[in-house]
Amino acid sequence: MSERTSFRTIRDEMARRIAERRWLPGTLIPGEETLAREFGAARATVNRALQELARAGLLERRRRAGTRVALHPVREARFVIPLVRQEIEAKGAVYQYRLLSREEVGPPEIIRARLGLGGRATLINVRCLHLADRAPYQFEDRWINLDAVPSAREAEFESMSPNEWLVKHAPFTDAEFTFLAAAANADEAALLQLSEGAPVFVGERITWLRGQPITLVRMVHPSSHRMVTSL
Amino acid sequence: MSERTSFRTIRDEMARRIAERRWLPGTLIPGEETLAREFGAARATVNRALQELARAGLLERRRRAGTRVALHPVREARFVIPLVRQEIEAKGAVYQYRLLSREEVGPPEIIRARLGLGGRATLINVRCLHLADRAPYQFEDRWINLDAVPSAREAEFESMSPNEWLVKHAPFTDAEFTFLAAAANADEAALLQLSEGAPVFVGERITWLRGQPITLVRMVHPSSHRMVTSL
DNA sequence: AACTCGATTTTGTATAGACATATTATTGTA
DNA sequence: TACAATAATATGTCTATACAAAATCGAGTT
Repeated sequence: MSERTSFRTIRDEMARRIAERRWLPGTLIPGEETLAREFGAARATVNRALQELARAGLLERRRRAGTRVALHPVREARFVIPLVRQEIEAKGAVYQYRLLSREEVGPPEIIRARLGLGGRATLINVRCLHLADRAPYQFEDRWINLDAVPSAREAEFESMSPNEWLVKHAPFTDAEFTFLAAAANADEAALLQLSEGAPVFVGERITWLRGQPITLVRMVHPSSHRMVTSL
Repeated sequence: MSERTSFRTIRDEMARRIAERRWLPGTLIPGEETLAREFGAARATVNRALQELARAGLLERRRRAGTRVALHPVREARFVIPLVRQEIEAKGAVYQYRLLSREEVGPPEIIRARLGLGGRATLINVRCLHLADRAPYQFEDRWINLDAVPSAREAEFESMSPNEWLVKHAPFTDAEFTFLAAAANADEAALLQLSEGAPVFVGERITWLRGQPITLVRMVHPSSHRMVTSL
């Protein structure tokens, strides 16, 4: 007897009812107790199935009010954010890394503001290039907060990218990702072998360790870059 | 006897241990039984905490082998994909919708291929504009598969955007999202009040209902658009 | 009509115990 | 030694039960 009532079975069956419009958007669906009886499972099992569907945005649940099918399935897409090197190697391409510059500087006002730092903070600015099969893949422009990661002062970033170095040495608790389209400036255009003003796909990330800003990075891709996800 | 041990407490404490490097990347952490004893909780509670951290990419778990701290925290970012109207209204801006064209056509080869359709399929192409505070916000270019959604033949899309109409009338089970940067073509530039070749942020989405393609949409934003998420 | 406050209902979560399943370690065998 | 069968073990999941917490409902009050 393999077929034990799994929360997956229940989840999928309920997802099917929503997809087939047997449960219409906005309507109240039966309570956990009722569903548990219907599926012949414990309430905890049904609860797990319902919670997964709620997390996926298909259902909206509120105590006392019950569970209803989401009117506007505000579904969320999940994107995997890997290391550049892994991303490139996963495509079967040869990864190369080139350090462009590394400076210890008082940061521009704009960077300080975005990181919420005081005037006396010192940062390291690292600019480098990631290549896939010898073609420019990503230009990385990074600021590292030395107050948060003093050991970065000793890192050369000659052969290991700041990306990987930070993963190894500076854990974070919070992060903010931004994606946008922009026009390549002269610098970026030259490095990515594009013409100035060409569209580029930019990802920005700020990471914190319990409130203290660690690093801000701007990752610039040629417009051929695509960020894809399913579900 | 107030503070009952919550899986959140346990999860956060374990996340802290990882962040503080008390549990180093790659190392094996204690088993559920041990942790349960340490935290004074049931194994199921610890299990839930561990599963959440694994789902977040901080831990890797395998039966019999145990749980270890992820070497490369391939974290995933979750982006909320709302309806344009909701997105605009959430900013406190006034939403407006303008239908540009609506044609029932044999689709271009490129669209047919992307949807995996045969030669005899008929699609509706809808082009429309979403405005925020009277400024162009998103240009939507959509293809709807009439074989999958025959009732779309009757929809006028004069006052309700295909976006909302489909949410109401055509459920889906699978979706694929793509984001990229591109240069505005003449058409897009005019509609979004940009100059030709200006960078635009493009989102594409294909949805299916159990294998059958429903719709393909290309959503074009001016480059001021940002897609942001935390965690 | 508006408002307060408690009763009620529904989901949320903890627990102990049991069994399932994947995977590794070990033992036995050719 | 190589390989197959088997045992051991950590995680995965289900159950039944209990209580917690949020939100609504409704009664009673102003």
